[in-house]
Amino acid sequence: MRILLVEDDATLADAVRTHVTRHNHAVDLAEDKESALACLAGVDYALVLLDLRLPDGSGLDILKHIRLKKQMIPVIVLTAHDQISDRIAGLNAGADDYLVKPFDLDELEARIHAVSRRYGASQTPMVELAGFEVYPSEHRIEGKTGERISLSAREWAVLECLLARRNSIVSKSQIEEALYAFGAEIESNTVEVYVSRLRRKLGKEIVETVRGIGYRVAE
Amino acid sequence: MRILLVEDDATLADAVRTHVTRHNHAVDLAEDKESALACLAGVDYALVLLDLRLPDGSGLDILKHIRLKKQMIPVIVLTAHDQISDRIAGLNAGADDYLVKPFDLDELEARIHAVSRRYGASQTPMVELAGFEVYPSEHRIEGKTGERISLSAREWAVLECLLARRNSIVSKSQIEEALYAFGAEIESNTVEVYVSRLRRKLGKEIVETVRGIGYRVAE
DNA sequence: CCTCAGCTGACATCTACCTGAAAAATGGAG
DNA sequence: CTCCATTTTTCAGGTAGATGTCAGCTGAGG
Repeated sequence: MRILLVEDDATLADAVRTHVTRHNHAVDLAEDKESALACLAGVDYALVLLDLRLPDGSGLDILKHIRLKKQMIPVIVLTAHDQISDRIAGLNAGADDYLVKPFDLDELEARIHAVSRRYGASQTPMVELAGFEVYPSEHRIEGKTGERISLSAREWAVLECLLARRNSIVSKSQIEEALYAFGAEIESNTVEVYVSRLRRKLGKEIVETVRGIGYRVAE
Repeated sequence: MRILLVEDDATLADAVRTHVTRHNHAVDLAEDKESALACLAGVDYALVLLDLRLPDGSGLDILKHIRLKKQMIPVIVLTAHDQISDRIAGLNAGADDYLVKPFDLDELEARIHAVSRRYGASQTPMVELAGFEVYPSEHRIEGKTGERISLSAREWAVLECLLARRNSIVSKSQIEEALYAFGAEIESNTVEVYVSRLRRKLGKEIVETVRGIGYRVAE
């Protein structure tokens, strides 16, 4: 399992690296935002350990970048004890978990385990959907004839949310929560708009409307 | 959503209970291992909040018991700040998340939401009704030949109300109360109308009229 | 035969939902 | 930084379906 560690404190980074390496993970170290983004672009990591306080700007940018690209990488945020706002910001921006420094290295390992297991369970190689082939892990969807269909980040998010609860109805508010993790109030018919766009791209029958309740993806 | 809270500290338990109740969850409180196991045996909980440090032995046993029974109940562990080893043990034993005391009650609510959503739609109990298959959790009803029948929100509400008190007679006023939560006076024969609509969609024999008393759903 | 609780078709709203387009925000290139 | 392309959000008009009401009908029970 390949892990990206984003941390500017050399001492801590070293300790984490050796400990995590001992548990059979490969660790790449990035000390600033730039090299972190470079690593993320080039390598397919299974998990990211992210210090939000970096010298060249908030590590929050990195987290946002990952979530914007809709990479399904679990992210664990590392924050100092007094930076509660960071913790909240991290969770809001889509972090999967956080650890408060100084943390116990065994706990770090346990969390890595828990978080990646959480992701692993939901990872499906390919899903068939109304004649389309959906590859969630690669953010790719193809039609019967093999043509690729490109979806924007939000469109993907909605589709994934619907697929996650196949054959049950997903309410608009559930979709909203999936789109805008905590905070970030939305006050328009955004969900409807994205359902509409999905239907335009993938066909009307892809999503069924259950009036007054929500939506359900096709069988 | 029914939650089991396992916590021996009365003050904390009370605070959690009132806060969580306010968010429309039903909360049962167990103060020791014994009563916790008794509750788990008798009731089908949607989530468990578990304090690992109980007077009569580690709450870890409870967690292990749940996982051993292969019950798919999400478990959130509550630990004191200095009990790091508990947290690790909890995560390893299959806890879905943990919170460090003292925790923010809003954060608790957020985590409850996140964890239970991760578990997604719980099991799907199917009810048979006069040749139809009714899936209440999915808002879905199918005929013998597998054809789907679509019901509007109100129609569902009436059907659910009748099914909830199967083999006893449900009065019109009971149905009204179920449809129009408090206030919202109704001035016409709405219930009759919806029974009529149900009959048209599902067949006359689906609901039996008990003149002067109310309705009874078919066997 | 009469009465009255219940049934049901019709209809006038009302509301949820759809969708095209404009406005705002975002990200990347030059 | 500025400009352009794309995505995201908002808005408004239109539509189909859901809802509540009523009036006339039906049939059970006296």
